[in-house]
Amino acid sequence: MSSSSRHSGADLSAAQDRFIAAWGQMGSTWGISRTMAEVHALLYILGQPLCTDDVMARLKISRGNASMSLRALLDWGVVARVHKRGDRKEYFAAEQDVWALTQAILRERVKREIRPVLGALYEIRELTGGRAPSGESERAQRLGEHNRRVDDMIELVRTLEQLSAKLTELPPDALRGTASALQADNDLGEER
Amino acid sequence: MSSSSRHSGADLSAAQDRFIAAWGQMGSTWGISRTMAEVHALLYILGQPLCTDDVMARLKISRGNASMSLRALLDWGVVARVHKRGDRKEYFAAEQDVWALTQAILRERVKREIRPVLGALYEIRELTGGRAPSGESERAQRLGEHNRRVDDMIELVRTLEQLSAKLTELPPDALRGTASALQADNDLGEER
DNA sequence: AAGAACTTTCAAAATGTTCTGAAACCTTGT
DNA sequence: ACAAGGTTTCAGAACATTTTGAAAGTTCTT
Repeated sequence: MSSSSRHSGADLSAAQDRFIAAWGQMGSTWGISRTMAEVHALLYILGQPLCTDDVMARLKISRGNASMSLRALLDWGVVARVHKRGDRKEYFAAEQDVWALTQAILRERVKREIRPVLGALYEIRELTGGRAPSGESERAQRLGEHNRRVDDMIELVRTLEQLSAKLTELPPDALRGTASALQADNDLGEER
Repeated sequence: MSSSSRHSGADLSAAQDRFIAAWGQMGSTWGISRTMAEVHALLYILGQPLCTDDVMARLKISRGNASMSLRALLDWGVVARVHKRGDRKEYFAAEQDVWALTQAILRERVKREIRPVLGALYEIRELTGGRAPSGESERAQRLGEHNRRVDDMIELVRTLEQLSAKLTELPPDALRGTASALQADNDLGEER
């Protein structure tokens, strides 16, 4: 019995649907709307460009929703426009390299979430002065501790930002290398 | 003019409020409810244990909400119960080490989000067979590509999980070290 | 420049999430 | 065992997000 004969044509389609559902679920626990994640999953798992109508039909969503989701995915840089000769429709294709994908997502999340928070933290820090308080009064004491806490948080967020910057600047291949190293390292650890 | 004299008592309180608001904002872009993030921010920035009524009063939220949020924070392991002698109330204190905090959050998110997705991906992978298809037909071809995509995604998610495991197992001090190294490295890069 | 093909926008409706407040439930001291 | 003090639960209200579908906008072709 050949390996492929064990699977009917329905299997592929079913697997695609499950993949889309799983990815949609995942997305919704991350600030990405379920539909947007599903559209991305669809484009990724099919591996071929689709037009708005294809997406609408397969996911059973409205034209407006499909349009919005595709546009957002373009903004995130995880989906690209594709033009087909002799066809006026626009087609959309998902990034197929999962590491490049991860970098794009990371980059976007840093830009949207880390940066603004860091800005707010700096402003907050300035409210209570740039230097350690001089006095030894209880109030000076408390002010000092407060500033220490804000500074700690700033350091943390800055570090996360820098870590992300490092990761997003690396070529995707480098990340793949890191991944295997991590993998090997971990396997070793478990055998001990 | 001394440094501390430039700041009235109102400054500290205002800075605390702004910190709480910023943290709440941040939390809501991450699947954590705004109130839960605010309660955490309050306990962190005050640096002293508070009881349910204190939290209700300062954040102007209902008893039910305060109770739910505190319980969730306990589940996440970022807030601890504190008992005061001669007082029957329970008090709650936030983890003050921001690295330990980060580890707790990472651990919990992996448990809640990465694990289930990985499980789903394995199931999906099994729908289309454990081995590469033998034939060269178009269908076999497509099945092969589909499996490659699912496998890529599995590898990615596994790597993320392992990376997180590494980070959460390290003592917080080690992370602090990594952070400074990253910092120095980056500063160097910018001066070049 | 008119028409056809396609895309984007937007206000209203559907859906989903969070919050409240009162009642039920524990737990401890007398 | 009761009462006082404290915590949790939960159904409904308030709030926020997402989706729809139709209208307006854009761009290409003839």
